[in-house]
Amino acid sequence: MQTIKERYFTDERKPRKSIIEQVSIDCVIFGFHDNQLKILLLKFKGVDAWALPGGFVFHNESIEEAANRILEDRTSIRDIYLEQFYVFGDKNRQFREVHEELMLKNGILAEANHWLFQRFISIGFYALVDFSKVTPKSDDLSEICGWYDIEDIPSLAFDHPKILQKALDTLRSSLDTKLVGFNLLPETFTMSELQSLYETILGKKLIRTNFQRKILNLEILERVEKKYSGGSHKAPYIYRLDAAKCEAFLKTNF
Amino acid sequence: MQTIKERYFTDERKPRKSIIEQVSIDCVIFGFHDNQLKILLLKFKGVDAWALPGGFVFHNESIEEAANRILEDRTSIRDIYLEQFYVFGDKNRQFREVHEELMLKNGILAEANHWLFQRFISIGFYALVDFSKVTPKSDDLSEICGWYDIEDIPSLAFDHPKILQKALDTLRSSLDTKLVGFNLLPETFTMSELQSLYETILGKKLIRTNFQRKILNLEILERVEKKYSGGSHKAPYIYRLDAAKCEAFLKTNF
DNA sequence: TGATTATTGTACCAATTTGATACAATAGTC
DNA sequence: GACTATTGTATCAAATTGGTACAATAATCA
Repeated sequence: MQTIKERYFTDERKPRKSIIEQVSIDCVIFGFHDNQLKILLLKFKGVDAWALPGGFVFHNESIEEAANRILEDRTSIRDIYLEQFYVFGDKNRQFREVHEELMLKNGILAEANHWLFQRFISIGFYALVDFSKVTPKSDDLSEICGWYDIEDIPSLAFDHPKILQKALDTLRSSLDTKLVGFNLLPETFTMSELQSLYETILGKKLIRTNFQRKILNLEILERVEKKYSGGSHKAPYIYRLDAAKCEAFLKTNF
Repeated sequence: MQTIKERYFTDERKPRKSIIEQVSIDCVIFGFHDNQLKILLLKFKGVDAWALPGGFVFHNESIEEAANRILEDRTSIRDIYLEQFYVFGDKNRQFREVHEELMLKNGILAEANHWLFQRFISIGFYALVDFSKVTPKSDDLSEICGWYDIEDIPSLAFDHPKILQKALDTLRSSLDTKLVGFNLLPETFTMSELQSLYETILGKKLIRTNFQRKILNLEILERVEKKYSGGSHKAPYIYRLDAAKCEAFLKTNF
């Protein structure tokens, strides 16, 4: 198989025929661990810059297929539902310097008009994954592919800070309407884990008892068993999303 | 100035250097008149097909600038706020037959691999305008540029029915959160005009008294005077959006 | 001129939802 | 067995929403 490096940096004036020019896709992948919201970032080889997993669209694939393929190419994460959230189309959206440095560090001397130096329109996709279910792997362009705490993000290249911010805004506003938060948790979870997730995403404290009432009233959860934490207090119930009820809920409410 | 026909149909295998390949923009423009929600459509010359005003992005403009320029090029409507709502990126999103017929009727014999026959990714933008404030004019490709009742749309070319539907969904869901409905009305309006607008967009009846209470409680309206309709009943008040209050509302609530 | 009619503005009550507090029931520790 | 921290649920007040009632017009018409 062709490496990412071969695919993107090959010193041609045009991208490979199979790629749509001047359109890119960037993926914001959210995870949740240790009561912290995380995002998945790649660190470029030899350069002190991190970036969202991104890539380009082939002629023979939809943008949704492209987003999935790109995510797998670059992080080896596959089969997750990605949703588009915004298009970043500033006229000066080009990143010659970063790409030049990056190619140099990868042993490639770019022509002055390499196709990667063009202005790009980037379609942002985001996804929420169960942190414990995926094991991201870096590709041949990157030396790290890992989770970073949303409160403590390393310096991002390109306009990726802006893309991340917009993804966060989208996540916040679709938390209630799309039951999107549950995707960040393991299959089973306690109510306080769920609450802590909501609090982290919304960036504010919620009143425990009211949160519990609200969630239980949605009637989408199934109570499984008790969880003995070892702590000196009452054991919480463990819950699981009831797929059928959940589907019914989404159907009737939206 | 270059006509749209020259710009798009000129028989070259590549689009003019100034255009980004395989990316288009389509605009869904909503208006409100006679208690009906309308959208702005173009009818192609000599072909029984209507379409949303659309076009392509120049290298030296942002997609927002492009959307505005395209709208003005094709309908002569200018200076309105367009917002992106979705990207249509199916892999088979290409429309050879329609384009061929269209070009034929415009006296152009297209090469087999004309650039317009490629697969396109289209970015959807939408806007709401005060029906009375704009006078759409058709361009050189179209013989009609006019308003069509949302309940009675002529046969749309391409995948424009899908784009329209998605725009409608977006409009519905952002009606309350963004006070977006007021853009469809003249500067001053009565409460029943506003209610009828909401009812049309949401596709359901609302209870008059509760609607009135809800809107007045937003505290974004200013009561101007009375409107004597000539009808044999109490005259309604005329309202106007209070820009300052409105801004304050949006700031504190979202 | 006064009854009639349609529509509008507002008050009001009941039902529901939300905010906030209280408290009983644990599962441990000491 | 007292003590502690946490969880599940009940409860009450406050705010919001659904729905009805009614008074106040601005005409028309007898």
